[in-house]
Amino acid sequence: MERFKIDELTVEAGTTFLTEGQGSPLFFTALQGYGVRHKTLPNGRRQIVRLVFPGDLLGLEAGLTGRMGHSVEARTRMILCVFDSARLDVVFREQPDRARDLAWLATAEAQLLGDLLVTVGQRDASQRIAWAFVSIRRRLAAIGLERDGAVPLPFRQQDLADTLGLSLVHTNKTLARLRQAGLCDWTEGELRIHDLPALAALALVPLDGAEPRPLM
Amino acid sequence: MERFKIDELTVEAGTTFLTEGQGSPLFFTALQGYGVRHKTLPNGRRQIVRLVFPGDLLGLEAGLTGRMGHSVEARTRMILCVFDSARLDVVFREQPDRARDLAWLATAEAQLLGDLLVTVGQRDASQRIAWAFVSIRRRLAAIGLERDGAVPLPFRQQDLADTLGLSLVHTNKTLARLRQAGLCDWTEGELRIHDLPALAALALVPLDGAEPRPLM
DNA sequence: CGTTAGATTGATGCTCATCAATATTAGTGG
DNA sequence: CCACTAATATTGATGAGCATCAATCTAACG
Repeated sequence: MERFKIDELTVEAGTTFLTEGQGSPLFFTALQGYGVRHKTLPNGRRQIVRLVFPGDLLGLEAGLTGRMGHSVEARTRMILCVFDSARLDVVFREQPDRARDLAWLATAEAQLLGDLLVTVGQRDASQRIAWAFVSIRRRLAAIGLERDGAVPLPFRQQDLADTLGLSLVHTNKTLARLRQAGLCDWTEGELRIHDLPALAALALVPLDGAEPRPLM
Repeated sequence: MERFKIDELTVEAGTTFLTEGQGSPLFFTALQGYGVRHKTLPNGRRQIVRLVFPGDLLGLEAGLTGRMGHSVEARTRMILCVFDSARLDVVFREQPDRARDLAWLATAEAQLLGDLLVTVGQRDASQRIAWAFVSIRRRLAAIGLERDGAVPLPFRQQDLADTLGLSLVHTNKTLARLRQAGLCDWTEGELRIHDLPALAALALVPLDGAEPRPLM
């Protein structure tokens, strides 16, 4: 992929660098920093579709389908690796393995969205948050961002609420209950899970080591 | 794609022919009939991830990632076109355009899942049902299944409830309200929309002709 | 030290889940 | 041809979970 890299780009926290409904001549990889991918309804309600962590590929769908299904907004300063959407054709013609990786990525993406959909549709508030924390910890641990049992999580409570289809207030109260129960503690941009088995059980996810689902 | 077709297969209503967590040496196109794609939680709660209509591609992810993220179950008798997952490699190596189509498909799939996620996360019960009906009518109309302003919809209310993250009872009562309001009528496996603009407005979707989203 | 963004907490009530019963329809076997 | 059963749809009653409103609190910052 490196030979297709055009540039490196730094965006500040708060910047929306891909917009729902629009196309984009570029797509990106997040090298550093955190962000959110979200969709907004005409009434202003917002659904976060995925938290963006270092390593995530962003905007591929604009290259493939011509327009973004969601916006992408930086939550911290982010460093992006920039690619040229127009050169996707070359990849498909000349690099079948890479092409297949892209298809794999798109498919994995759909699976992960499905997981979130199950959560929002079928789990109650504390299960949703427990599920989110277990998933987040696993993702971040997989890219080596776990230190002393804590992972960075520089988002606002509102972001978690918008991810899980909960109100800010109820999210806050549920977080407090999980904290008081000694299960986990998300403060100052860091997530600490004190009792992973209990949290996983609450979230109704098998905790086994065999990861059946692609991580990225 | 036709040169990769292995066989044609008929499955009866109620048959699960792809299973969550398992791989599959085959993938399919639905030629006729209706089904659901769903994920199940350990506590038995079920989330339908997508209604299956004629023309839908099924099980591609098993070919690409090695395992299904959801199960697929027939709701009516279905006729399936059968393909060989192992030959996907050949497609990627020898048919870049087809390969790109597959990647496009996987991406479109993710966008559609995102739309459903927004609905489940951010819309209330009547908005969810209105949104579902508008989306369903558009999909089925696009494949020529609209007759006299009605489209076939041979599912149970429980299926719609599981799609939208609602209880069966509440779904039933909300359907009754929409019917009494003269907006739409879903009975005997047929969906009739009497007031599309009103339904679309309720669902918070722009009704314009310009379809910005892939339909399949 | 005023201002602002985010976190926290309490009060209120609506939406929706759950429980329970009945209705309807189709299919089955006596 | 008529119970009998099973599956789905319908309707009412109850209450819990969560949204919403409204303050207050904290910390960072100019």
